Amino acid sequence: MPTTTAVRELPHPAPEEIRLETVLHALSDPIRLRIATALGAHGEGDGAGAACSQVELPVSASTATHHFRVLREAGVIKQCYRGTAKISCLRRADLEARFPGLLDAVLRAAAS
Amino acid sequence: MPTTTAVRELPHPAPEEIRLETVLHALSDPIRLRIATALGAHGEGDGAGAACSQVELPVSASTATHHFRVLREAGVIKQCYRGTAKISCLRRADLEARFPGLLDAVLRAAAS
DNA sequence: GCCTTAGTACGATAACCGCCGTACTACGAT
DNA sequence: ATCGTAGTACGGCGGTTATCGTACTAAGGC
Repeated sequence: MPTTTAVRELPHPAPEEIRLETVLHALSDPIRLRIATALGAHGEGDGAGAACSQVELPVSASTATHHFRVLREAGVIKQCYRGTAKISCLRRADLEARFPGLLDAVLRAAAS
Repeated sequence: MPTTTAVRELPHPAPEEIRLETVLHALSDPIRLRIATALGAHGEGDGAGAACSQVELPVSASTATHHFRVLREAGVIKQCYRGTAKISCLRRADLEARFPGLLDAVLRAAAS
């Protein structure tokens, strides 16, 4: 039997499904906030974003996976596979449309 | 012995002690977000603010106390006693100085 | 085919959090 | 002084979360 060729698409919430509490909770963790700010430094274009392993984190790989997933499921980041790497980038436009000014304010605050 | 006339002053973090993660965490709970938006509707002047009991919440009194305390310790609200009531109000100015645009963005997002 | 690199799924553990009820204190009114 | 109202402190319960290690899958290079 075919080993069901694992899903290469990742589930993301639709823009209108993004909930404020969930976003705030996702960003309230130091590790995840760090991920968000790191991704903020990278571009958001189609080819932009950073691989999980590019972002240096003081936790194990499996914990990092967990945090990236929380951010993705909250609608903060978008993830897609590119070869063996998984590229992540902020969903700036979606968040700006839904919660104007929020992400910018958080990133600016985190930078200080 | 005098029953040590209970402390009527409540501990608040200094403006520079307010941490972003803590604020985000405080606001990431539906009940607390509701409190914040309710207080946002009231003024912030010296005599303004609302008593805990003014904000209708779908939880018990002791749980409400807990949520107010989380908000206060995060630096989101200021609380002071007035008679038997405890008045709460947002620390708009302090938050604006420390994290410009953040509180407004959250309150505006919560309103929608 | 085999190895390396990147990331994941799973299970376990320990901490945290939200919630409650009960018993209590503080203040003001009667 | 007694009572009612407003809020608190404490302890407990149950669910969620952050963390890890281990074992695994996927893609690409040799």
